[in-house]
Amino acid sequence: PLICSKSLGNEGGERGHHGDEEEQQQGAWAEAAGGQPLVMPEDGYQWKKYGQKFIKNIQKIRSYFRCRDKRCGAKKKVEWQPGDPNLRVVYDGAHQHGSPSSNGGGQDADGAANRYDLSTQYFGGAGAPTPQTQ
DNA sequence: CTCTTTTGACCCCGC
DNA sequence: AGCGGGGTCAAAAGA
Repeated sequence: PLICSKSLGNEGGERGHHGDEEEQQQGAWAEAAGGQPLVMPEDGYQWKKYGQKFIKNIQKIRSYFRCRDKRCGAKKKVEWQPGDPNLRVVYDGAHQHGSPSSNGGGQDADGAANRYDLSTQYFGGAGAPTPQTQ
């Protein structure tokens, strides 16, 4: 039962090859969600995906996002189970330029960005997969 | 041309 | 100190 030694064995190497091309990222997400209309939890900030890995320890896909601003030490981790519409978002660090609103980039209003804290919040309903839209 | 996203490899941290 | 797993970075393609 040797599963991994490097790169866990599957990583993101699993490409979508079921014949249909996805136009946007959401399509790929639906693939991992089992066809569920997963949406990216827009928190008001812009994030840049810098990595994705399947955590075999918990059997979940984890995506790593970072703030687009270099002066921003804030990081975001999103993990979801293959076949589950709900995902968990973990915020790490804090923004140094503030403006979590969909303003257009954020000028200067630090402090408000720290509202995310370092807690793990569930989207879609933690332990209660009962979205009003479905 | 620049920015963003995707995948594999490598490095670092924790045990 | 070594191994395992997680996390990060880098290169290429697409928009």
